[in-house]
Amino acid sequence: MEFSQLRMFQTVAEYGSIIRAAEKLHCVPSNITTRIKKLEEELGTTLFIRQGRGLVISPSGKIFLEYTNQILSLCQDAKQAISPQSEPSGLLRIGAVESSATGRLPKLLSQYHQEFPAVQMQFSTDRWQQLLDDVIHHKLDGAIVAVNHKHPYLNSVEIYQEDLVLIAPATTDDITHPSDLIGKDIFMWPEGCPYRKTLEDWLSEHNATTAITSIASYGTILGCVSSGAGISLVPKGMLEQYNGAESVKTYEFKELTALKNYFIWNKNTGLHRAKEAFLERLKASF
Amino acid sequence: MEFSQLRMFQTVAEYGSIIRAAEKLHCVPSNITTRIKKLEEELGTTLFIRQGRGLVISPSGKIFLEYTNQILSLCQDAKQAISPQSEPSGLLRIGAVESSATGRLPKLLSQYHQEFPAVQMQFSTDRWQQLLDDVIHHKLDGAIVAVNHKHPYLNSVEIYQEDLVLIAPATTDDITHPSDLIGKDIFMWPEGCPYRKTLEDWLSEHNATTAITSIASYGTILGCVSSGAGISLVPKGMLEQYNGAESVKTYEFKELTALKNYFIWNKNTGLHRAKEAFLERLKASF
DNA sequence: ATCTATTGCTCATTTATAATGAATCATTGA
DNA sequence: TCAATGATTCATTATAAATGAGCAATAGAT
Repeated sequence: MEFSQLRMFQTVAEYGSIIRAAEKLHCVPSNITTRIKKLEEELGTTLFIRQGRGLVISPSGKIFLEYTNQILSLCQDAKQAISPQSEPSGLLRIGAVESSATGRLPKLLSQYHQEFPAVQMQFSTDRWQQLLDDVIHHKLDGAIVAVNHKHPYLNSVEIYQEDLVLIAPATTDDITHPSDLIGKDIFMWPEGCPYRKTLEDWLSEHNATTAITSIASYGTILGCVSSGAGISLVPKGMLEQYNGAESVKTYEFKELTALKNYFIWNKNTGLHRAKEAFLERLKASF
Repeated sequence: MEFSQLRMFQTVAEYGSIIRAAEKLHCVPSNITTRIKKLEEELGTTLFIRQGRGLVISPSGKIFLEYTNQILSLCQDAKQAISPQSEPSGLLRIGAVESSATGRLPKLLSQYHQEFPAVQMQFSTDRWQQLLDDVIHHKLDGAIVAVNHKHPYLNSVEIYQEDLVLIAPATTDDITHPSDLIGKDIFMWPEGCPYRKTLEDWLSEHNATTAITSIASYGTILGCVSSGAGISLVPKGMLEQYNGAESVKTYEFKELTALKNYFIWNKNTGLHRAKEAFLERLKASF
């Protein structure tokens, strides 16, 4: 059973004549005769009643025609759905690092969902290493990360700069220099976190080496700092979101601010209308 | 775009591998490669992402896969729907002469509809000549008529005998012989009606020729008789249905009773499950 | 870093299927 | 009864699918 046969069947049923159908389909009548007979043989049913010199659709044919119309119409829809000029649709899987997820992203997501209801969005957070891997292996359609990792399969664009602030308990003496951190407890995300790297680099540049405790949770880090246990470097947006923000002191250092965030996607992915639209809205929102 | 291509696409998408799909489909991988590429070319989209030695479905492919699953599933349904072992479904167009329609038929129709909700029944009444013609030309799937017309395209089975009664106004003198009708006004359906023929034959056998007024409506005929205007010969079931029945006298003559009714259908029609089932129920109901 | 097994792709060839056109058969309407 | 119409059959040609061998790329192991 092939589409061409269904199209022939449909046309013959419509015109009630093989000759007319042949004209319409730009082929010779004998061809249609043969292929419809093959179809009938395969289905084990007679699709048309040959009575006299004419040809009328049979009861089975009538039932089959309903399905045929539906099937051929679905084919049209399928072609339309993936054509470049049609609206974004389908599945869109976006990942982001924790710090990005808490800022302006929620508003963007709901706005996007409203604009493209045909797109089913799946949003998740993870560590940037995992996000990169997932994008490379097409498990995600795109991700927001704070690193500009070069990879032959990855495209990336800068989307915004994340402001970082050093936070300390209100009871701590003012911090004016990296050396002020020596001997203090410092809480950061585990090895690999770009913010941690930024802080580590800043400290080592000023020969202020000190141990860092790893905590893979912004909530816990902020809780530790506000309860007086130690110091951390966190995104400004993250801090604003935290409802214990007034109980910590914040410090901004030129060398510590402005970490760039990127949207990354796999360059081997064919046209992805939903992702393109998302990236557009993402760029526009900053 | 052909079904075989969609099946290949679906299988490759399922296994994420051309080699596995080739095993499943009992063909060689290069064949699948080529035909999927042809499909992609026709659709103007890339269906799979070729990255490394593997193969992952693309965003467009994901959308297209949804449609493909639906289409192939519909094909299964279509084949199933017309297979002989499936339940009757589709359209069933039954015709009947007026006299049959008023009797036990309504109960049968509702019973049938309840038993086979997948069948869309279209019931109509017409004159028997038209019914025959409609069945011959496949405009009806079957009909109930009071004549056993022989025709190379028609099959027929006797389903029941219709009892006929002569009816006259209550004010008329009793009718004991055909000659009693001479000079009376007689109302019958127009030329061609088998009941009229029966009456005409009966009258001419007894040399009681008399004019007959044609009225193509049982309601009107019964109305005329009960209001005292004349005499008629009608099916018993028809009279029972009429709510003015008590205001007419009825007479039964051996020669006038028992007109056979037949179910007819076109013998060139292929297997029609819905019609077969209807005929079965029809036979059983008498 | 190099090797190897795996995987998909290309291409020439074979095979199968579809399309064609002339001839035939059946039927309707003149 | 005959001419016109429409479907079908059949031999032939054209097209498309399937095959199998060789190639290119790459992920994972050594």
